[in-house]
Amino acid sequence: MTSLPVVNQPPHRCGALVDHLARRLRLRSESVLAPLGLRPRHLIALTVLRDLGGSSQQHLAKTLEMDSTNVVTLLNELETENLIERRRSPADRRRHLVELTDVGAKLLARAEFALTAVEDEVFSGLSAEQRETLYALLQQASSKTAGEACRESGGC
Amino acid sequence: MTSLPVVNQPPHRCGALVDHLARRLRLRSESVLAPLGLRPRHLIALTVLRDLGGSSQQHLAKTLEMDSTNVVTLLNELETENLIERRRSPADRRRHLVELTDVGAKLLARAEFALTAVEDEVFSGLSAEQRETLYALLQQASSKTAGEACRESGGC
DNA sequence: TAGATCGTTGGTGTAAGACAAACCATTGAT
DNA sequence: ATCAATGGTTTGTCTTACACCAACGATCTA
Repeated sequence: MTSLPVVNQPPHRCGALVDHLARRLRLRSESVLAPLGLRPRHLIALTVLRDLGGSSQQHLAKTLEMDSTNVVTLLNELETENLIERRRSPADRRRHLVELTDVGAKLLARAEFALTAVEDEVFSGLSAEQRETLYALLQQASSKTAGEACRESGGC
Repeated sequence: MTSLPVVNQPPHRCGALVDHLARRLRLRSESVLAPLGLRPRHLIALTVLRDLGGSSQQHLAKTLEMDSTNVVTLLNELETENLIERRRSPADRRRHLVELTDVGAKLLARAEFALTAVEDEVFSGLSAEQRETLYALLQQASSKTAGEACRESGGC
């Protein structure tokens, strides 16, 4: 057997790196988000909701991979702040369709703007172009899996 | 003022995306890591130690952005399993130099191998090449900031 | 010698989040 | 019409990861 090309080295694992970066981002985000009355988990939920353009709660739970009872309390918090809206699905009145309100969308935008400095700092090792690439990859990775959660729950 | 090119759209924020992906990875990793006696935080610490090739504890605390007292307990856990080693710095005998042991390096390698399936699943939306790009970007982002922590603490 | 620094121990408090049980409204199948 | 299954909700318990504080010994530096 002739020796193979460069291939056989162990593939790189992103897990720990992602975790590590997430921590750095989260720590800084907390203080920036606090004045807006948000916590990191709120931001994740709002972001996912925006990207999904609305969702049933069960679908949301699957996407966030959170226990559904905890999703309820998370959404309660967001709803009392008028950031999201629960409407009954006309097709199946047991379902709640969750959507961003205008207030929620605007607050999310403000939050993201406020996070500029944080990301500039944490991603200071990357050029603007590299950051854009990173964003695209992350988006692609998470929307793929979101799509699967979607199919599973028959949602969307 | 003539209108500017494509530029002025709000830049994308990776924070929530990173957080979200980190969660997905962490949830799955826990069950894979458990049989090896590891938790996600252990993996992060081991990974950072490998990438740094050893470090003082204070420097490690800065890199991980963890409270130093919590770093102590984390290292205690790793040390009782013989995964890391604390040696006194000859230059400053107050300092502990922390390094991976052979056992630790091997376990880390085994852990990463065991995580293959997890990453394959979570990153199923990306091609092998894209995953490699992602890894490179993450590595670059986190090593840059690690370098800053290093300078701050006069370490390395 | 005095004061700062590194690591360590022990203790407290908070928040995320998993999990379980019981409930209502609604659906869909028989 | 009945009954099981489903989506959401409430409540309550338990664990874990942390941050934070105070005090200490060893060591370095001035």
